[in-house]
Amino acid sequence: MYCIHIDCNSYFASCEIATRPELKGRPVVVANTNEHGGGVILALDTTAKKLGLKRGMPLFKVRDLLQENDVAICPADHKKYRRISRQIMQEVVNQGVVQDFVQYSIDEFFGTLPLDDPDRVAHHVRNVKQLIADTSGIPVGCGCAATYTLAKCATWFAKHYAGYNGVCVMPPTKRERALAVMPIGEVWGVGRQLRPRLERMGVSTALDFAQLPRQVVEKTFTSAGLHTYLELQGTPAVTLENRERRKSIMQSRTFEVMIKERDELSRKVAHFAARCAASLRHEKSLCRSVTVFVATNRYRNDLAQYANDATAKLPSPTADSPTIIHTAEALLDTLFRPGYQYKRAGVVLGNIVADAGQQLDLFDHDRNERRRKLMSVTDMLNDRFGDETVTFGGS
DNA sequence: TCTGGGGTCCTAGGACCC
DNA sequence: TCTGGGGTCCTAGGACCC
Repeated sequence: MYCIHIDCNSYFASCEIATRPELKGRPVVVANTNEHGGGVILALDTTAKKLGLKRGMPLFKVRDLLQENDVAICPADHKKYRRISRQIMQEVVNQGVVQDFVQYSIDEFFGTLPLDDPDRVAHHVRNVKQLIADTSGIPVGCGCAATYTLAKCATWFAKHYAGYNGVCVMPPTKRERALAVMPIGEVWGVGRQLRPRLERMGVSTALDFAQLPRQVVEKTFTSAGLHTYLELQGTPAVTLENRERRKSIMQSRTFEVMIKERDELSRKVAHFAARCAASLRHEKSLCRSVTVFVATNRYRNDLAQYANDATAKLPSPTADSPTIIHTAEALLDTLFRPGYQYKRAGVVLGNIVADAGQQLDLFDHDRNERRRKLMSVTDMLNDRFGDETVTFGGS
């Protein structure tokens, strides 16, 4: 059996190119722009990458480069990206070749192929890649190997060596040769902190890590590190989380202009809370906790800094907008300190459970029933006429 | 002038219980 | 007043991911 990993290339940029033919021929970046021209680059197509642009670059730092090269700057359209992602998911499931197909993130998928012959695996995976290209226009890289981590390694090869044409199958016999040329920092689970630690131990490739004595790994790293280590050796140790129901829902923004007034910040927080609540209902979930956080601009050494958060437990699971908005506003009141300039704030809903539809609060049945109907009508109007058609007083 | 917005998991340590 | 060993649950913060 093989694990398969599918990773969309430059996903946000590819979505824009696939849906806007007029962008053909121009370098494309996707950025979360605002009317002041702020924001950072979230995704780039290959030609934009060749210009030296990188993910995370603030637009204002590369303004000239963008203009000189006629780079198309697309505002991020997350709804579109989610829609195309669902479409890819559906097409691959319908095709029926890949088993246990799960969405790992907006642009990555995992699954299994109940085959042992690497050539047959490669044949099927090329078909999957073609199917995705034909139905959504999104180019993908595909990797297959004995474990999920190795499959992700294979995808790295598929993307970094042109000869693979986007599909790399790594049979057990080729595992060591492949890992010997893969930098340790490229391995799934090795981030900014772990990499220097490993390098100090003399580990510079994925193979170096896989060949450490197990006791050393157990003593030095956490369970996550051990899982990565085992998977690199070809022993499955990672199980894929069922991502159908999120465990938390967040809305937050960095403000274009810093906010000093409590009322203005309160309106922002109410708005975040309302959007979180709408997402929650959209997923047929309820939450049992609300968190609010605020922060000043950490890049401004000349200003006083303050960051804080607060969480409230709700008496019973709910997706009721007024309840969530009022709770968030009350939390903000405990957090707000006058005299600071706030640059960022957000709302997080946590302890999320399925909305089984049962009425939990027996004492107030009629009122709650009316509230639920009110929520479903506002959601319906917003679905049909746009996100902000009907909002609640606080927001 | 202008610096993202989401998520997940793990661990340590405190509170509390017997 | 002093003291131990075993357990659970919760939270904060770190690390990682896209």
